[in-house]
Amino acid sequence: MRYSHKREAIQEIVYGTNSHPTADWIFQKAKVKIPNISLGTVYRNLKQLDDAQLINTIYDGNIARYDWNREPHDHLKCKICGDMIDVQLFDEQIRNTIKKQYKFDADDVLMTIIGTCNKHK
Amino acid sequence: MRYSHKREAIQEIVYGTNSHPTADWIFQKAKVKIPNISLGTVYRNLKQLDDAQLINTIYDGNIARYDWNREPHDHLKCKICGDMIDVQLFDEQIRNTIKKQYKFDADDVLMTIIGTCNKHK
DNA sequence: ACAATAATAGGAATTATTACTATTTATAAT
DNA sequence: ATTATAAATAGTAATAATTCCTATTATTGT
Repeated sequence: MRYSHKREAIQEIVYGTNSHPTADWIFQKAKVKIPNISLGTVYRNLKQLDDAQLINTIYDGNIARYDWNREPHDHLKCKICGDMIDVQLFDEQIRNTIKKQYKFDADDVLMTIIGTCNKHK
Repeated sequence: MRYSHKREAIQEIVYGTNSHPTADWIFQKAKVKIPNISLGTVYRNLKQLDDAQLINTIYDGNIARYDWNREPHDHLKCKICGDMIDVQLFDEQIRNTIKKQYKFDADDVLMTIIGTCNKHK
């Protein structure tokens, strides 16, 4: 993967937030620094960064979000404000036990808890 | 919710498979019995059936799938053939413990294990 | 500096889904 | 049974997220 100024900027944006941003959010941020960047470039580079295991893609309903956090972890999703909060629900050992429990060669465990966060009470 | 012949047919299709079908798959099946049914009708009725808690909507990457199984359960997702297989990973008690573990008013726990199913070895 | 080729902008195309509107249909009241 | 009502529908347009395409630009090995 050849160096690119724009890919570096996109990676910095993802690494600079805990908000699990969407492609469009990243595009808006990127435009501030690089006015002529295009949305296609954002999508292409996010895919490359994911392929290179530098970021994670997570699916929230039917839109993609991007996460710098490559450690195994889970998400709390607030159904009111839409925020996604990182949590560590299981340690690695329990995670591996889950993987071995079925005749299934498991790579990853994706868990999301849907509910209401403490901003709304 | 007023009776409708088409909604009944759509519900029967979802209840008749374990394949977690997409809206388009359901539409194709429905057309065999009701040739003039439209895709909008399929989507509208799937939404109504979900609202009435007669079916579940699950998100697989960025497409919606529909599931007759309303019991709490999890999914194994095969990254090769795309199949989704129902599994019961935690009993209700453990599920509730997870919900109480964080300051978060939790409604639902969504878990998917990504990997390779036993058709590919 | 130059050649090879990856990366890009800008826009078209695609896919999944929702919205709109005139018509049809289920059903409740007469 | 006939009629009035509002929900359901077909068909199509619109939208949103994402991918694809092509001529141009930028990075990097020589």
